[in-house]
Amino acid sequence: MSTPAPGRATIADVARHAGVSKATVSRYLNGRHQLLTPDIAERVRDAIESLSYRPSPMAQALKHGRSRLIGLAVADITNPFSVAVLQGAEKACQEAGYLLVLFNLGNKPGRERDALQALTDYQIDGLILNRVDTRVQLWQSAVGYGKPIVLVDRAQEGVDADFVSVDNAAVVCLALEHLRSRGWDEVLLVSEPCNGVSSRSARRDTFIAAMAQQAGKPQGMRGSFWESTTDNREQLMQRLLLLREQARDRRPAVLAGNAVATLRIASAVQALGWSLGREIGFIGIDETEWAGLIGPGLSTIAQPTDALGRTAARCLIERLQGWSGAARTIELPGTLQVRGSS
Amino acid sequence: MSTPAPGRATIADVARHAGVSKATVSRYLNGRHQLLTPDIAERVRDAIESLSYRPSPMAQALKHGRSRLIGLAVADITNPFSVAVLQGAEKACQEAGYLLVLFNLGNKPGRERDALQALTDYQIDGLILNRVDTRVQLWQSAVGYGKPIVLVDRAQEGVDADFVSVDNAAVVCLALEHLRSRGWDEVLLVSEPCNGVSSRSARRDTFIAAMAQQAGKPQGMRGSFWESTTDNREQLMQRLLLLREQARDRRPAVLAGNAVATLRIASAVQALGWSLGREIGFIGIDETEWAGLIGPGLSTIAQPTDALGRTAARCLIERLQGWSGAARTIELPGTLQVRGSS
DNA sequence: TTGTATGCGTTATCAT
DNA sequence: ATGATAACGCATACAA
Repeated sequence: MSTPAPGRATIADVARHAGVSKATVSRYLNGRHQLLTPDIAERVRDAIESLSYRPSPMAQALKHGRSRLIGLAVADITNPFSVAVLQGAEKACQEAGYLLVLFNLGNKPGRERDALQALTDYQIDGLILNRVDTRVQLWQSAVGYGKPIVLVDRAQEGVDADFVSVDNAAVVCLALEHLRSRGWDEVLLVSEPCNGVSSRSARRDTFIAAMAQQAGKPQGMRGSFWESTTDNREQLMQRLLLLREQARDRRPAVLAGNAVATLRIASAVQALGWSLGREIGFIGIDETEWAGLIGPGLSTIAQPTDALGRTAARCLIERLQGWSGAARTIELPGTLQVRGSS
Repeated sequence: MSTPAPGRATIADVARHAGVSKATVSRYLNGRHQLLTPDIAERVRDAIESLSYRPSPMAQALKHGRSRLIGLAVADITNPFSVAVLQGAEKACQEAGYLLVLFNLGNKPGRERDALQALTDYQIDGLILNRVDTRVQLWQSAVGYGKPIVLVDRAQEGVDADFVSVDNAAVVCLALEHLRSRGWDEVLLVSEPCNGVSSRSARRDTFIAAMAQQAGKPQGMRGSFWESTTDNREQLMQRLLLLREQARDRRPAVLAGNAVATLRIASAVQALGWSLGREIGFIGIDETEWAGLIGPGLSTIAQPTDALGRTAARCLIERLQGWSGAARTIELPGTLQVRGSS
């Protein structure tokens, strides 16, 4: 029970091998090459080389509290958006020499506390957090212990943390302008339940505001909002039928709030025997690899997922490296991808 | 630079608070409750409670070499299959009190060595590994240092490690039997390049063997094989045209080796203006959330992804808990999902 | 049954 | 410029 990593050289081995003290080796490793006699430096370098020594992050962590581990807590790993962000974050971490510890919250608010707890136990340096429900209080251990946190996609009021997200207002406007330009003027926004998820409510709110503004205009669009859940597929179909009836001389279209909603809508439309872009127009937030293959192709607004992940990681790493400015809000633009459905 | 986690209680704090020694607290924590005087035990419990003390996994790791961290190195996080497996693994780890450290190899064999290196540096207890290329030698540091490894989806000859995967032979047979039963008798297997990926070659080999066997029969099927890459989309279309011509009085179908191939095939078929299940039959390995929404619905064979991840994690955890039997090979069955395309 | 002392691999604070 | 030594938080061999 004594040799944690059998065969692994320690700093003491290197010191002995080079005929110097541990302190010297440590200094060499910490970039103070210049302050060492060239002769000694060389001997240390050789010893490190020939023993293929690598410092133990664990021991370092114990010593000065920095583990070079970054935590990523994601609301639901099932969601392609989460994975896309994860991808970008992992890349940035890797580049900066950090390891990524993953925690899936499975959409259960209760798990959030456990996750943060576990992460602080491990002396994780900082956190990229995709909150499950921004209404419940952010568990204070992490931020309380002074670990930096950056929020992704879902903002949290009253928390002093960086926030990176797509520009939801712009995304919704982009979608609506596109629909209008193509003559779709009766639009239904289908979203997953807002339930304190800030990105969803942001999209809903700007949608409603935009529609209110349209109400004044001569050829203005008309809009309505609908929350879709796992088990109200039937009602969604009803809602679509209704939308088409109410449209009268208007052209009905649906705007999906995210990829999950897109899936549900596509499924309902299929069940109705309709074709997207024909009986009903469509555009969805979130680009996917399969968007082009459904029906006539699904128009989408792509989130810059990779950039979101990278940016989040970079923000965090900046702070870990000592930068301490005020909390930033970074909003990246989405990109319109026009296909047959609109 | 002294307080790693300001405000966090240490075992010494608990000891002081309870008026006992650190050793006693440590014993209490390590399940030796019974050997303690009830009185003392209670005082320790109270102290832990009121200080909300939690042991530091880092310090423990440094002491006895076990970090309660499990590494997951995945060939390509972009692949939905990887993510699905990841999901299962994360769940199992979470349940067993392990944290998951993620490493994306991005399909670059070179990164594999870096990943294993990083993981051993961190004294990660064990590894779930989805190799990029099983032809190149498995970097020995991890296995050499006695860390257990379990291989997922991609086997490695000559390595003493557990291996968990879907039963590829059975999956291919299942697909072929289904196609035959529906009268599709000229089938093309479209796969990503095998390139030393054992699961792909396994599928190809059993396909070829099955076809060879069919060659003898009266109403036997006929088969061919094609490797699809990112940039031979044109050729794929040619190949499909050719397939249909050659079929003559036969009914042509294509079998996708995985979800990536499915995407490429669907795209090519769309570009040809064909409809799956009409001009050409289709079944694909890997179930996806969008399979039902493309054309008439894509028939698939679902891999038990969640079980694969969980099983892999469980195997690893078993070994971490001391079990040391011979290396196991666990093959789970796939499930046929029939839709319109076949 | 409990306490004391030592070491895990580092880094930092003293001396030298 | 370099070396001895004391922590970091925990677990254990040994002593009591």
